Amino acid sequence: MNIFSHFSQQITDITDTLIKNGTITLTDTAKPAACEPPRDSSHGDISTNYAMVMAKSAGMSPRDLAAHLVKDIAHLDGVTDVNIAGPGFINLTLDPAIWQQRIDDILAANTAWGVNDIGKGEKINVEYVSANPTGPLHAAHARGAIIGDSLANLLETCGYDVTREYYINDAGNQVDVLARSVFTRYKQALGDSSAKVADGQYPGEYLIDTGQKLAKVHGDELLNMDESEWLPLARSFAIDDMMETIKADLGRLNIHMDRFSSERQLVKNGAVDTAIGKLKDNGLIYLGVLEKPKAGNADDWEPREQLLFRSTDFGDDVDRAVKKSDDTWTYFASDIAYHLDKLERGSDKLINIWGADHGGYVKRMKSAVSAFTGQKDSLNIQLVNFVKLLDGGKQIKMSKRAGTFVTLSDVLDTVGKDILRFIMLTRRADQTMDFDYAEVTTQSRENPVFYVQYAHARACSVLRQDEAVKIDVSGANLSLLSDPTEMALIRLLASYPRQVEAAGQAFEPHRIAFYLMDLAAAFHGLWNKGRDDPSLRFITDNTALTAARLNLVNATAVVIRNGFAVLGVDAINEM
RNA sequence: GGUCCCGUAGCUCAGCAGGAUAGAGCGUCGGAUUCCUAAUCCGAAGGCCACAGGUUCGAAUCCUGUCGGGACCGCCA
Repeated sequence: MNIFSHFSQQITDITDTLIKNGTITLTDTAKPAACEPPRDSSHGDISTNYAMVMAKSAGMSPRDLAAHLVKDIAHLDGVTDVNIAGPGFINLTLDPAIWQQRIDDILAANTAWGVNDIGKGEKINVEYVSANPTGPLHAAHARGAIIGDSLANLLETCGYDVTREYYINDAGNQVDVLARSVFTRYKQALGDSSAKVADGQYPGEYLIDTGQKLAKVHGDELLNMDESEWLPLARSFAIDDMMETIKADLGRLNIHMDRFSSERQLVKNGAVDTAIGKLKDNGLIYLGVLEKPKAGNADDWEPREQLLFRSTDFGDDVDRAVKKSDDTWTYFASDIAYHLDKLERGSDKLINIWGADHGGYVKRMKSAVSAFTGQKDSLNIQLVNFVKLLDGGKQIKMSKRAGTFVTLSDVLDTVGKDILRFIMLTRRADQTMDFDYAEVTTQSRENPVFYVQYAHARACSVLRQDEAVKIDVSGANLSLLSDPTEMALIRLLASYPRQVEAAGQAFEPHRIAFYLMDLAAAFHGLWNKGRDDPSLRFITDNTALTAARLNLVNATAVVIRNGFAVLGVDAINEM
């Protein structure tokens, strides 16, 4: 049971009744009210703003209105006290048993504690990573990958039917460059020492391996072909090889996509023609001339009539080109087709995780999706800001040209999946972030991953004790958990479903990471109180009390594991 | 020139579908170790929530403008 939504429902019922019997008359639909934990625990267990929210349309002062509500709220099951405070807050104090019983709920639900159904089975497509198949994933990809994957986990927990998807940009010029670069390495592999990586080709050494594989599979037969023949061969070989590497790296991050969509496939299927045709049928495609961009680096700009999408109809700043001068589709055009494809495969909602450097594309993409769905918010784009890599406060310089970029695989070798995943979620997505190797691998309070892991390991350590293992904890008398520090921990545990719901609604998995840090702090706090005051230790010579406390410890471990699961982090039982 | 993001304690950041006295960690200062993991905990000090207006019972949160930092702005992907 989610205590907050439970009482929210009860109070809503009360207001409905008061409206029905004429005690309250609303002239207007009131804004949604909330039941929340009060900021100050001395105000009680639940604080609600029902009266303040309804006051205006009821034509009453908040406090007068509250007085009506309070009469009925006082009779609700589990409510021991209710009062009106400040400008019109209604504060409820609950029977401690209401909280204590949640421990049974948590243990019974186990991995399902926190699961809700706000998604109502709606189909939602989360597209993330989608790195170009021209090289291995590098460190900069990690954050978007992790945020996307954790968001997908979170939405599943919230009852959405989630598709995890990767869009492969395997059309266009860059994969031809990849093909030529691999061809050079292929010639080298066959002993042609005169073959040199040309200007503009990808110099990365990772392609040496791909060239050798190509030589192994095809021998020297590509050498006798025209470029028009060998290029497609080398291209698809290289793309497949890169995608294998990328999938392997994602696997190390515990990311498993449901689907990889190929841009080339879409173009080949004529999906782009179809999609643009649809827009054209709606009068949204026309021949026009764009103004010169004002960026300053467009010296070679020439006004030219071209095929444009009327994205300004949907809030974009200018209309956008869908065809290039060589008569092929622009990237945007195939992206339009791709998003239509996602919609046609049955997704009600689309989420894209993009790097902050793609911010300028948000409006046009949303415009295109709106053009298809007729709705404004079918596409949600989460921009993920940059990560600065440091080691002991010193920035690690990365340059693609110099070949000194840090691969995702390198980072995983250094810090491991769990640290990387958790740390990437300790900041809001739109904030830039420093990722310091030295800092994230220290085992101290400053390192949040360690701190939460330690709380879990400590809990496990208690449950492992001989005295603990011996005790039958089923049916323990939870009312014995009455110390304020214990109650504070229980309240946190009980509020986990509410946290998941809020995070899911906001599409913000980082909230779970912050919640876990709070939870760990509450647990460590209780633990240390037991150091000072032996009567508060989990294992005591009172069997009934110990049984109750062991359930509390176990529930804490369950919630940490569930939170970790959303973040894709494995809990550690012993450190 | 335009669009988007950011500006909260000395530092790093939460909080933002408006709610009561604005929170946490680090750092500083002062404490706790015969005890289930002290890799931890407790306490103190520290704030014109960038600035100025507006919206209302109420604004860090919403709106407008200003200043400061960042990203982006072509048929690249």
